[in-house]
Amino acid sequence: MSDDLNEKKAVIVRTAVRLFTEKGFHGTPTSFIAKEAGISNGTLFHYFPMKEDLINSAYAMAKSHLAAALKAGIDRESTIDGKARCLWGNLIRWGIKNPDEFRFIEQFGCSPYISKITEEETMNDFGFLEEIFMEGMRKDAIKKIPDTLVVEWFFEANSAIIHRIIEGKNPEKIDELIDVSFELIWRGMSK
Amino acid sequence: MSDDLNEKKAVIVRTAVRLFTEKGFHGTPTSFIAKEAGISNGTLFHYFPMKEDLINSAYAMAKSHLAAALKAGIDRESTIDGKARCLWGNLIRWGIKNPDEFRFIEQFGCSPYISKITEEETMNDFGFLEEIFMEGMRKDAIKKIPDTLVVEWFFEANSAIIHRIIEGKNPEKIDELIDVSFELIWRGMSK
Amino acid sequence: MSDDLNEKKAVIVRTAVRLFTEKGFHGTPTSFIAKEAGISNGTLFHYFPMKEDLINSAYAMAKSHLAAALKAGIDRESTIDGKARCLWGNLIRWGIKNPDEFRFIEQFGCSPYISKITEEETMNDFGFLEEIFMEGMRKDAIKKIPDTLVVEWFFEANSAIIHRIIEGKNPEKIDELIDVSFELIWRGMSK
Amino acid sequence: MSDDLNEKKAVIVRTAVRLFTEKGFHGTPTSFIAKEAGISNGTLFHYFPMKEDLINSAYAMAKSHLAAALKAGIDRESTIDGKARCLWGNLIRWGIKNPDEFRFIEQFGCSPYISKITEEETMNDFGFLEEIFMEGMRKDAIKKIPDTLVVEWFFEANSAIIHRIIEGKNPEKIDELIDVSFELIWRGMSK
DNA sequence: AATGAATGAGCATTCATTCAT
DNA sequence: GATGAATGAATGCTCATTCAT
Repeated sequence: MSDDLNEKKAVIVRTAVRLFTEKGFHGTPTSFIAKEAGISNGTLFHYFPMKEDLINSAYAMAKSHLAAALKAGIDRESTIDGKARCLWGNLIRWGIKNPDEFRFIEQFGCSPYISKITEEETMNDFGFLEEIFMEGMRKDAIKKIPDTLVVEWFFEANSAIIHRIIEGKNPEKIDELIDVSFELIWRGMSK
Repeated sequence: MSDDLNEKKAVIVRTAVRLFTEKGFHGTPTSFIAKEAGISNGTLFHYFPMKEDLINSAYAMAKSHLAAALKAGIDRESTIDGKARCLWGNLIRWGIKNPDEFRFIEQFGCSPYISKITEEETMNDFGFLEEIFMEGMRKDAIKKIPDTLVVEWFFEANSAIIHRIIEGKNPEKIDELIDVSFELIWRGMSK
Repeated sequence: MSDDLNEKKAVIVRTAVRLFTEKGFHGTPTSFIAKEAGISNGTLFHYFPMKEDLINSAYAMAKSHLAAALKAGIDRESTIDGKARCLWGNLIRWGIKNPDEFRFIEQFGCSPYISKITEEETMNDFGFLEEIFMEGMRKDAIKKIPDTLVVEWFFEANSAIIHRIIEGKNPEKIDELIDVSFELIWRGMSK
Repeated sequence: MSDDLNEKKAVIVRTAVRLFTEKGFHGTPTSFIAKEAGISNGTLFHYFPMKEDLINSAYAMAKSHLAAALKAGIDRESTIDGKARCLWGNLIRWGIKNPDEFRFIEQFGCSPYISKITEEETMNDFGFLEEIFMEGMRKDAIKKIPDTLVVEWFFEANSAIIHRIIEGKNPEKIDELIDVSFELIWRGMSK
């Protein structure tokens, strides 16, 4: 029962992610989300009393999916270089498989509709990233770059690659592109 | 007279850039744009018969400002390395000075409200960029990277820096940050 | 429940008939129709998504009321003369009792807002009229007059009478006026 | 100069007649009338300070044209029968030649936008009609029909014919239709 | 819990009218 | 006189939200 409930909420949120990404927050009526999710207008407000609740839930969901994908297969014993390469590939492959969530995070990461609380909660999932890069700096494997810049740099560059693939510019040769681009970013960052 | 007219249109567009960036397209009522621009609601529609016309004009304006800023001080005789360094700095400094236009381009570059025509028209201004990087590849100064990826890569990385500064993370030390980051990107890209 | 729903739609349509007749289609704001019908503006659009839907529904309703009124008491066995006299009286009495619907049909019968579909659907109800007059011609009781002209002639003349009474020129003596006018039209048409 | 002025006003009024007829009063923006008349928006308001002035002028013009057309060729010495036949033909031919003005009068004859004053002024032109029919009744050539009904009856029947022709149902055979229809109406009315 | 009718504030857009040039 | 930019009230329509069933 609780599962059904959660599943119903999940369907709504998934639908919202897709539609917000396609048409924007104000461009997507709640009635349309309800219709696409196969429920009634009233039911949507039963689960999410305000439209903003929806976008916050959507954001939290997408971010936690992203965090889980990033962590996959990271070997604690591996070198910094190995970890970074793994992250780089994880991120690109996740973005390609989940373009709606990827774009959603990009678009709404700075949105005023995402509450501070949601923002902070989701941040917790990403602490491990900073640790990895800090460790790299300590071990002199990565250049000393002002505190959080490393992470942002890594992610923005990564996004450039995902965009290309999502927009269909290099649909084949994905693995090759992952490797080539990793060399690009890594040669710049590493010592 | 013609100047007054153009100036009035310009005021409206500038206001729209700011508000669209802050609140989004659907989140910004035309009535609010008019009020902020100091004109009546009817006048706005006198100049821009549809709300979409406004966003297209805004996009065209921002892009042409950007193009002009990029070109400034590029020395034809300079090396690729010199040109790239100049572009890098131009871009960051322009973004910092014009955060509204910078964010506007980021947000609405992929927007369905920007018409194909506007998109194409604005693209013409940026041809010189590809030429610079192509020349770099021909002269073996830059790695051979799939066609347009170089430009996107360069820009996305640049954006990461602008974001930091706009969001106030490294407000001082801007020139230092420009240099440091250029090394990061360029060591990766150059041979 | 279904009755309530239909009743609500009916109230709206009746109100629209009256107001469109008084002030015209463009002269009647939907907000005013809603207020007069005792509902909110939004509710009106819940039932009639476009203003044009309202006028089409109104037209269909008025026409079907008219058709029903016309048929009342027509005796299949009666002579042409008897049938025509009955129609003549039915029409005038209906027009007097339902001046809003009568005027509405007159004003909007040729309106561009009435869709072809509505026009065709309502026409089906009036087939029996042509049959009556055609039968009259076959039986040599009515002059041979170019096809549909008979019906139009009969109706336009009838309207002249209704107008007089509605506008208060001969409020008493209605039955007398019906008889007198029938002689006028019938002596011209019949052989 | 005065002629130019009158001609300019006349152009505006003629344009208004056409557009009001096609799209209705509220359906025709003054700006559109101005454009079609080849003048600026402001100029229209110079000549007709309010939109209602335009419709009143248009009504007065159309009615005076109609009155003039009706009178043409009426022989004072002719019999009632001859005069009626002449009127009947004059009216139909005028309606066919000036469908815009004809429809305009039909549509706006009962409009609330036509002021009492305009209505009364135009009425003066039509006094001769009543005289003709009254004379007919006195001479026992026409049935005694309640006062003004005769005129209305005559006109409404006439309109039925004009409509048919304007709408293209009997485009040829116009003279024949005039004769046939006159017999229809006259046999009913005359003694 | 689920539905969908009802609400009314809000928005893009239109248009009669004014007025500076 | 002529122009057309400027105005702002008004209008068709949308949509988040409520609530009776």
